[in-house]
Amino acid sequence: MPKIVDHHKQKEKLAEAAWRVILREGMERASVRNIAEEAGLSAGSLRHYFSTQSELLAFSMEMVSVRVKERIRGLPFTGEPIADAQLLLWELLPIDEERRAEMAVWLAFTAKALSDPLLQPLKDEIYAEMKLGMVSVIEELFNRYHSTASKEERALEAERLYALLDGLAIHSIMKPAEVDAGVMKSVIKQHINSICRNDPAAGG
Amino acid sequence: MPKIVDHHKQKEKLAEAAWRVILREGMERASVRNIAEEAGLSAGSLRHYFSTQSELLAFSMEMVSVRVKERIRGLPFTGEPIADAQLLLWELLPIDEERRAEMAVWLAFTAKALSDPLLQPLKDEIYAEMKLGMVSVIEELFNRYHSTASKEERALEAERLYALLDGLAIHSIMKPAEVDAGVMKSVIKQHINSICRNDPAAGG
DNA sequence: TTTAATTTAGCACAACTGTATTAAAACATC
DNA sequence: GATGTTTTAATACAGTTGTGCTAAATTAAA
Repeated sequence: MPKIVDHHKQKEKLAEAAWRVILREGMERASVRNIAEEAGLSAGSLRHYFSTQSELLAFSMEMVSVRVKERIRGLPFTGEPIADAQLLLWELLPIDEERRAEMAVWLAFTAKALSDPLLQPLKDEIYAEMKLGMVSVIEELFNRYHSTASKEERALEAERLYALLDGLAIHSIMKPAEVDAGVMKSVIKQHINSICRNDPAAGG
Repeated sequence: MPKIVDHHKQKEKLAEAAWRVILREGMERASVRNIAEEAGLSAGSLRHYFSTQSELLAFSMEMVSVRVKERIRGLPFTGEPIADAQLLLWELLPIDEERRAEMAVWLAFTAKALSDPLLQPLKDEIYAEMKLGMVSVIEELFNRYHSTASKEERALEAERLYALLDGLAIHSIMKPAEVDAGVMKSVIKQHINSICRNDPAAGG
């Protein structure tokens, strides 16, 4: 009896429209009407899928993280700590236009999450997941190249790596010409190299 | 003849009110009316000092950078590279409540600058100044502890240090409990130590 | 074709936005 | 105290915001 429309597909379409608006005009222009128009729908239709603006934005933010996680799951990890670390870290940096856009949108969401209670849980969740990822990267590297390191030193190194990663990403968003893919990759290589300095074969 | 009101003092008062609103309710609530009310003025009076909202925000953003620069100028530098580096880097991190608030406001401005043309020049200017600061820190450290490093390596190290600094600051704003002053200081020490690893006396 | 469920469009509403204009209030000089 | 300039306050306006509600369009099943 009903008109069949893939509910979830429509929500994804709206979330992607939200990304484009945020990317092009900033978060303050991400109104219900603007996003609906970007998606080619009326504001009334949008409201049929998301009853509030916050719901839409939360879904849109979550979709970014889901996409990134899917890509990470598909990475061809080898088991070699340094190669795997580079593979993961590069995936988390804005090294091409698609990832640049993604990261810019993510940044806008994160900034909004600082004052929007509805976005905070997801922000915290992602922070925790990222931190876990960094911890496991450091564990892999240290177990192979720096096994004498203490537990505290490893925790510190994980936070250092995570901060470096986010700092690089933000700088690349702010100054794409100065901090391009080459610079970011070099810095990451340098960092991994300096962590694994006990092994002369490390880095490259 | 005229009522004498310190024009500049009033502008500073409004800029500080803007900080408080942004900190408490986020950038999207930083309307002319809200800021005026926070400062205890009417919106009409505010407009007498800033004819547009962008002007007010730009001034408010600039005031953050001026304050930070003033504090840096007043730092008791000693001439010893490691001590001076720590002194400068800690000053640029949100290590206490005042600096935390300042950094949160700065972050909000930076995020807005990505889509607001009026704020971009200042954002770029500060980025360049910070980068220069990082370059000079690295130069000092390398000239003393790692003088064999190439020009390229030094440039890379400057970007690495800057990214680490901003990443730490953002993480501390996002998760104050996890990334507190102690963690930030330890990470910075660890980083300086790893840069100056040629000298056994380095770090501490 | 009729029926019924679902999606869509459009308008209404109150609140808020930036900006402009205008009149009142405040006060240093004469 | 009167004068004249600056600061302040208040209002107006057009546009946008989020959200609620209603009616029309669409379409699978009977």
